[in-house]
Amino acid sequence: MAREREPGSLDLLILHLLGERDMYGYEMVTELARRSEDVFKMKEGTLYPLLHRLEKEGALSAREERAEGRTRRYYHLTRRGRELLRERTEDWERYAGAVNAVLCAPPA
Amino acid sequence: MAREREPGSLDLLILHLLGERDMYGYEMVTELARRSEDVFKMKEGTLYPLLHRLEKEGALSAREERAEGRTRRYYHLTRRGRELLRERTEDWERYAGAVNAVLCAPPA
DNA sequence: TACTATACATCGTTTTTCAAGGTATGTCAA
DNA sequence: TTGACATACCTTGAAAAACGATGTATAGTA
Repeated sequence: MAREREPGSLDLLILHLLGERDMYGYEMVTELARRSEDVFKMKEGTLYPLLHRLEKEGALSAREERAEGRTRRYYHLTRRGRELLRERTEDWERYAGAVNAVLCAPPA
Repeated sequence: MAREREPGSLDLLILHLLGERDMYGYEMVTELARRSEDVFKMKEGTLYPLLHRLEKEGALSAREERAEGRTRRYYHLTRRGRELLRERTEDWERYAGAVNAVLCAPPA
């Protein structure tokens, strides 16, 4: 139905983080948990395929970097990614608004 | 991750409607569209299996009724359904709150 | 040395939802 | 009366999202 919302509720979260600054996968997981007070405990089996898909779609670019003895894959939001972020944000607002409209609407 | 939200976001809408009064399937589709101003255009391929599942889970009971020359299948929220509605409502609030926390949180 | 945290990844399964199609009745206009 | 449209129910097969499980490897710490 509102096919614009569901298959991207997690995309929105990731895109939003990357809209603030470049991050690597593991960092996103911990940052989402921190901000949501552990409501979002994104699994790696969810995150990495998601990042790869967004990269393939041209929304993200990636670079490898060695830091603190570890190799990290930093993701960066492309111009296209910023557009997608805007869309996903609007989708979310539309969806959340519609749910609340249903929950609060006066019965017909 | 937030496995409590997704696989029941539509359940919440349906349970909520039935929390107000008994309704039949087709009516739910139109009522959701009305309240959400067409954000929710639930497909019958989505709705009916959903209703059947909730009935099998004991959240709904059903009765057939003839009205206006048509046979309608009215659904009613059971006690168990009311519990489920409460849970789903809390899940939604928790989820929506977490999304907004991520979107508004100050960067680490 | 062993455990934990960090950091990446893949694979198979489950679940939700959709698109498409099917059946049947009532209403209304051409 | 014929056709179109709304109402009202249903099923099936396919796609996609997310998860759980699992694997690899390194760094730090007890």
